[in-house]
Amino acid sequence: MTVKTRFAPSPTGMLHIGGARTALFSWLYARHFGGEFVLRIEDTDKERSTDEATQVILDGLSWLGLDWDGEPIYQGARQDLHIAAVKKMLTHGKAYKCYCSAEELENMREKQRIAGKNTMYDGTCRHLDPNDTSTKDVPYVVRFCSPEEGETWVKDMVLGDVCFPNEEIDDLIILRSDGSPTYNLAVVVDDADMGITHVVRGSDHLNNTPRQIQLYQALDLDVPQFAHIPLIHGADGAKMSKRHGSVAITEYREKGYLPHAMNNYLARLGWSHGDDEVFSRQQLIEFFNLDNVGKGAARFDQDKLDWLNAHWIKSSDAKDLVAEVSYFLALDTSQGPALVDVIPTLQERSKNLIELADGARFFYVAPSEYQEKAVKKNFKEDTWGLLDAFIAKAEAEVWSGQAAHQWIEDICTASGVNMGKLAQPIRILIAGVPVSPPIDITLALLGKEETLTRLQAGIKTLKS
RNA sequence: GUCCCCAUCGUCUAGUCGGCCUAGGACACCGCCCUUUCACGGCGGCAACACCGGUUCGAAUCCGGUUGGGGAUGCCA
Repeated sequence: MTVKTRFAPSPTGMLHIGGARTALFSWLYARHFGGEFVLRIEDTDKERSTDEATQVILDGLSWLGLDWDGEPIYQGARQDLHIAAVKKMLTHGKAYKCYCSAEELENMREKQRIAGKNTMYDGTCRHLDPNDTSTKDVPYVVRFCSPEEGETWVKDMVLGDVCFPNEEIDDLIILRSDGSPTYNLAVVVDDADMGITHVVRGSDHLNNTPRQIQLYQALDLDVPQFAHIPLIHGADGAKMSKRHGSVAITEYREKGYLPHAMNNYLARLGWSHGDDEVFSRQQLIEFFNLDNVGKGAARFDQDKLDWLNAHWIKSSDAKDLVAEVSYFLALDTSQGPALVDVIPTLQERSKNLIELADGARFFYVAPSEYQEKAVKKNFKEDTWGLLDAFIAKAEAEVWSGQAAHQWIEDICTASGVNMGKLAQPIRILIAGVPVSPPIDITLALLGKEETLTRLQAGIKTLKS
């Protein structure tokens, strides 16, 4: 049997970290077995679904490289199928019309709460005579006839076997009074119809599962394998949801994260492969399985994500970073050194692409001001003489980064001071701040002309 | 309230049918080294089996209970 998984988000909120990880696990499972991974947008809640949220789902998954097979499927377009299933159950006596109003239901629940009982539908309409015409003009919903006795077992690939007493499960609504199908019915019909073999989803769906299993059985459909993966909690320990503490996954792209760093981080949140922390995309696909997914919820840890991002930035080919960096740089770089040459000097000192772009900026824009604190610390009485000596050397000799480094060393040695006494002032004058890649590399990239121009302009400014 | 799930360092986790665990790795944190800056890197340190019973020669690993956390309880998905 070929594995077929799906990711079925509802576009009622932004796709966040938790949803992205569910998608990743589902995708990895399918790819690991060479199966299929499909995307199904569950837009049956027309009130809350938005095109914007749908777009974030599509963009987010694309950004992460979680490619889905075929076109995305919109659940709303499959209503006929769902309604047909409801009709079938109705005619087979596996569902019934319920005329209870929202108020009646609320009163019923209130009483149950006070009595300390499980709040569930009491089955008032379950035994009504279907031929009774007195209810003809009253709006109704359709409820599923849930078994009243026995138990329903969920065989979960992550959690193991979980038992639900049937008496705890009430008759759920499968068709709303406006004639639209509800979630539990739609998922079952769609998963079965699409041939989904493994349903990988968040464990917040575990409680729905016994109901869905009953629905599969009532419709005489094959029950898929289930894998409920633990939720991701926010820093406060509570569920991270579209309504609580979540950040749209696309935000991470704007914050300078690499999609693969994101995948690597998300994969390790709940899943492990021995002591390994760093995985390439291929390794993820090769090693991933549901057996090594833990049962406990995990917390989102920004520091570790940052560390992985830094790691993958360091490990990237500079040419693969050019487009992204230039996006964050938002500058015309044609007059300065090639970005592809600048990037390698910054890779090991950037934990995200914004930092990298910020570090590259001075190569293209001369400083308009000099960090006060740095100037105060690095410019002393003898600094001017050292700088003059350096400029004189630069004007007289053949320029190269290596040569410049040598001049600095020679000048400092001759004056009996360490290299920082001259290298730091130069850095501040050309970059505006006391931080840059190694001085020889920086100067080589910046070039003789630009370096001397900035040095002289800076000296003039600081002396006045 | 009721049902369901979970429980190893601050965080992510290793621990696969009990002994090799005086509990390993990673992030973070703290030292030291490297170093012209910022970083990278290297070395070292701090730090956990929630609690109580039981089974066993032996339990982080099995069983029961307690506590704690989470999820669900919708004509949302």
